[in-house]
Amino acid sequence: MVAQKIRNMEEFSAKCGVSRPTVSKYFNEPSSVRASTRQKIEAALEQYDFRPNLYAVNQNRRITKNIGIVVPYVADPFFSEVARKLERCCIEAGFSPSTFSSHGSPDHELEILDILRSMRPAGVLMAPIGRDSHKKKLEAFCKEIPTVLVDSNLEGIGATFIGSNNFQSVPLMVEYLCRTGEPPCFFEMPPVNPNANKRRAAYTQAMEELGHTPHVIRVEGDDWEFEEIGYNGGLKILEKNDLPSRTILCSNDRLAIGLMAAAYELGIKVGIAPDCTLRIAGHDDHPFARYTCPSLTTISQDYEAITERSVDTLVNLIEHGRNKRDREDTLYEGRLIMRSSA
Amino acid sequence: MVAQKIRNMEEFSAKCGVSRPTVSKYFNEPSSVRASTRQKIEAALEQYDFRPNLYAVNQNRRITKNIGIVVPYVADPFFSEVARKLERCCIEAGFSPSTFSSHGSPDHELEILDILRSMRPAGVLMAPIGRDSHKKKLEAFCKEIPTVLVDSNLEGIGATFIGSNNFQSVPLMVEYLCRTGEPPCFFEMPPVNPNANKRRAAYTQAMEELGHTPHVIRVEGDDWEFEEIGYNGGLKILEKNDLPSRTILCSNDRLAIGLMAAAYELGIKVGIAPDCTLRIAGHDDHPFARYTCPSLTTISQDYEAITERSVDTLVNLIEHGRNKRDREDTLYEGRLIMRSSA
DNA sequence: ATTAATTTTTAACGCGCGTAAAGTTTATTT
DNA sequence: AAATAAACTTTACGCGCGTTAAAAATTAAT
Repeated sequence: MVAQKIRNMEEFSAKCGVSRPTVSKYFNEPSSVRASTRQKIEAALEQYDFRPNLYAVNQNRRITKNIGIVVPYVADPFFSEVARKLERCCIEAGFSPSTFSSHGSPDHELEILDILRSMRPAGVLMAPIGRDSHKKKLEAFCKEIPTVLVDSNLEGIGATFIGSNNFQSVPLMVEYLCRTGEPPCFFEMPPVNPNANKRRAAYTQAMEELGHTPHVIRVEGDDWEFEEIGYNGGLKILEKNDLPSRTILCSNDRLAIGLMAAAYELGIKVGIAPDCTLRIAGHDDHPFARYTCPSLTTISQDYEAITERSVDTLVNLIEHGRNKRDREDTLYEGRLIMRSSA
Repeated sequence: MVAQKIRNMEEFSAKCGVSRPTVSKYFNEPSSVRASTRQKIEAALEQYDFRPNLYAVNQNRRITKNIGIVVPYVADPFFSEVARKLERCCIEAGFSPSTFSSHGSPDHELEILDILRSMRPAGVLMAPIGRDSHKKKLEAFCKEIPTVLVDSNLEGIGATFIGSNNFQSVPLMVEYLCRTGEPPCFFEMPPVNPNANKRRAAYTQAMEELGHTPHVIRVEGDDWEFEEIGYNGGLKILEKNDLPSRTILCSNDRLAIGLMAAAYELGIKVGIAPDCTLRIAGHDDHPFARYTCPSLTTISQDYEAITERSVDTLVNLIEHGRNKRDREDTLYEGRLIMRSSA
């Protein structure tokens, strides 16, 4: 690597012995230039490390190579994992991802849309907050920029939706819990997104099909501190001691983690061991679900498949345009992860 | 809001009844134009929502308003919290943060530096991976772009370092543990960054000053799956049952969470209750430490202070240039969080 | 060797905005 | 009211690159 700094593509192309437009073509798509000139350029690249000015490139390209990634709350390990995997897929597909977290606030979600607009991304992967999202503005955004919804579906918004099938995963869990003990009640908080609603509905349906009466317990809370909500709500319902069932299926793992903490504090032993008086199950296979005490029985979402498929779909959309007719949503099935809490 | 689309600042300035250079000045610093013209512009802004083209702006400004944020592993809730707070501070200070995660890989950390370079940021807030970071390249980067190191210090690299004082926090915990029971042994994994080394050293020193013999237990593992490392290592050492102490101070909370899971699985009761045979303490006050079973006694780092101070320092550096002489690192003190695990 | 097809070069324009210089208007001071 | 300062307008250039069209060079095919 030579010390001399290259200021711009003009200078660099001189070092290559190739004209600037050709070098420009190369950076757009290396395979679009003849092998011999590609070699010249790459040889120079070894010597002078030059990178085209990001801003100049993006200003002039019709569409950029940027992909926006929006998750509702990056401090939630589920979403930080999702974001991480999405990023990786984007890079592999030759795009530059930029990740944003709505921090659980619909207003912030809107602000992110504005930031995204100013980035003129080729496409957006969006896990919307859900419940409180400003639907109309979101819809307008999706019409402007190719957007794939991930994890949480908003009917009719975005080009497609890719997530998991709550109507498969929840019954799977309900059946398991019924087969191995008392039929579960359902522990939830005010739903933050459609998944929460679907899970409750799927629970109710599954219970009825098995000939049991569904019981839904809802506790208060309206932010993204799910553990806290599960804990405080858990303390209340466990202290009253009039649970409809000693098996509790939680709407998600974080809620379950809070509930388990409450049970522990009240001296209630959780698990499937003989001396336990409460079974708790979750949903999502949160990265820490393996390390709760007891380890959490839950449903594992197929992260890998969801994220890969999302990026694939978006890239297709970007490169071949949208097929208006087929907003065929993809739903992946969850796997039952049997551990020791239920 | 009027339907008509504004294409560029020229068009927009016409709508304002103000010249383009003045509008440009306004977007740079609203207070730099007369109140009356500011009103004109803002009135037009209400009607036509126009935003200057991001790429054109950044291409032409001497320095951008971007700040790069780099954390070693965003799926680690500690760092996702840190990233979140850093972002917020940057925005409040009028900058545009972009967050990157090294995903625990030094090579990826280097790639991020390249991406950052091409963004020409005004400054960078960096929590380096530590142990395996390519120090020389990092150093070169810091000389190019004003960089403040956060959380994990690399001697002599960056403009300043801001983090917590392990030599205050660890002794605080050691003293507490000694006062309330058996002196602790120290549970660690191969150190991923200087903090880990400092914590061990601080532990040893504190124990000796109190007249006790320090015992360090190191378990294997070299990635960022700390819970798994704590769990697997924990199973091994707990099964052998020749612990130097029934009180274990862990190098960090995630390790402690893994260790607690191992103890639970082996039927070892953890906590300060009379029937418990093992005490476990952590360090960092991980967002979930409150919800472990039992809840985790730990050291709380002053996130808020660290992040605010980091951004303040960087903004100062950006606006007033660097004072070469005073690389005066800032260390915040940790607070002892007494819960029920130790 | 001639022709056709492909690739590269040359030359030039435009993207949207920052910025600077010179001249003009507006506000402030005495 | 005149003098001065401050803010604004006009004009113009440049940033670094994408992109295009026409001309030139290279390669492949006949």
